Amino acid sequence: MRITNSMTGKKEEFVPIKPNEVKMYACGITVYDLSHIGHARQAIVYAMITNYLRYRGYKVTYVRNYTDVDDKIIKRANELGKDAIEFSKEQILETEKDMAALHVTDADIKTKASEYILQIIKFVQKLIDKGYAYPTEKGDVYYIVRKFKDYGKLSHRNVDDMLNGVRIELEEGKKDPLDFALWKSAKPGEIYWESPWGKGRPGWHIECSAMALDTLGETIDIHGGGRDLLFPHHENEIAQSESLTNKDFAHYWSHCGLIKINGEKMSKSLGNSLTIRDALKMYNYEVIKYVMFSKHYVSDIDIHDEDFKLAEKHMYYFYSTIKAMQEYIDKNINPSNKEIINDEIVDTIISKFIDNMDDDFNSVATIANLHTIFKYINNLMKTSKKSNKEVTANTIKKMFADIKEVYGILGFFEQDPEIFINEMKNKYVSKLEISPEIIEEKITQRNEAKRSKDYKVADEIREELDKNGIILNDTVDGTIWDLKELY
RNA sequence: GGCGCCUUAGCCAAGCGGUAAGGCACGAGUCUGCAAAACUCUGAUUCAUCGGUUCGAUUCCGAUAGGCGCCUCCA
Repeated sequence: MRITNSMTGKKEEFVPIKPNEVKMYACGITVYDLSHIGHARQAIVYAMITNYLRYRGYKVTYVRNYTDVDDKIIKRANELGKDAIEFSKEQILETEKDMAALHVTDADIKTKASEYILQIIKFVQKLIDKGYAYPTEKGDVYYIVRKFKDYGKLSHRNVDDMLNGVRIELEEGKKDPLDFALWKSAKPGEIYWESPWGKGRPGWHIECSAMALDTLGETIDIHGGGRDLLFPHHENEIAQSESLTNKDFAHYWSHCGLIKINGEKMSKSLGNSLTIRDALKMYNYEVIKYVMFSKHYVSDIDIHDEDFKLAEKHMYYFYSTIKAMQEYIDKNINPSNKEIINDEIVDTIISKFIDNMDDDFNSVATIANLHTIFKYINNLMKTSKKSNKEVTANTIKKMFADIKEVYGILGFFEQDPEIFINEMKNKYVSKLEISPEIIEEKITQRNEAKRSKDYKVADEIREELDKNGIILNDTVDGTIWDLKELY
């Protein structure tokens, strides 16, 4: 199995510390507001990686944190006249709701910075004792970046270059502009904890180092997060952790690409940040996952409205096919007949999935194969003659079991096809000027016209519906209507 | 100023040393009263450009052009 390691910038063979065990830490969310789809992507990606590693037989311990003490949180809480911790508790609950609605695999251990204050204080104290940090008179504690020889090894920059062209205002008591805060003294009205350096709260970077150390130990296998955290957050985590333990903090640094919306970086000021909640109001959770997995997780992804639309069409196609498969199986299955078709596509659903996913979790290639598989199945159902329908039904049954087994890792096909299809139809039909009742009525009229061979009237009715966004499908079982938008 | 990334058909997007997956759009066809859906067929002598390494490069190295990110909080 191979995985991209940001430390080297290359795909590397994945070798866990202990055979068959994986310790993974992924930086979670600072909960000062509703979570957006960038957070969703990161959660979806590391959930997928967890699912896949487990499928491949690894015992995975997956840790995610919530940063619930932070400047932004304090600011928002003050604006709302709330206690900072109360506020972040509420926000965490909201985020958990969103993640549950997205059906992402939960982390095994979810930590909160506010519950790790003691460990953090101990960590900071040890760094001071080892000469890697110093407290100021004001009660802040800074990490001495220049003391850590390997500083910059993750983000590939050297300490002297960092000062170039950067204007960093020197905080009171800070000895070197490069130094970063491990502990911040409390300003009046801010939440605080007692510490050897006075009242204060932890800096952002130290939280993750302390929580990872406590939950997973000194060296972890995979450390993940959004690419925007690579510098300075992860660089600083490395410095803190490795200067404390003298061991590698993580063997593989994994960074998930960032999301842009319609060509623009998501940001509050542009007002284009799409919350998970809003996305879910518009699109089914599997549609959202499909969008995320249609591009490799390492790359940035620029999501346009059309991408959601397209993903929706694909999911609709998959679920429609699944529904057809189930009907076909119900009609033609014969339990005493075990014969199935053996060929490349039927036999390699699982092995191809594994080949693709072993290569740095290439979800895009697995989706390409999924299209090939579904096309094959549709073709099979269409072309199978009376004599081999049993064999076809057995084959489809086997294929569907394989599809469910592996594509479930990406979170696909968890829903009942009937329900999925109806939800999708209802969503679009409610946007139209025409109601299902009227549509049915028109269909009845058209069928009457068809019966009397009055094709002119029949075609007029169909065209009228077409203008209203409804397409008709004359099948052997009668006329079915569907939404133009979904094709 | 420093560091790093990207450039594959009209569009989206895999592949990353052995001769270009998949999807959308387009076009043709099977089916159909006509359609739709589904399916079939069709598209890059070529992977920004120019050099180099190699028996062989989209894949490795160098240069050039264009685009982007980070160096401040950020998934």
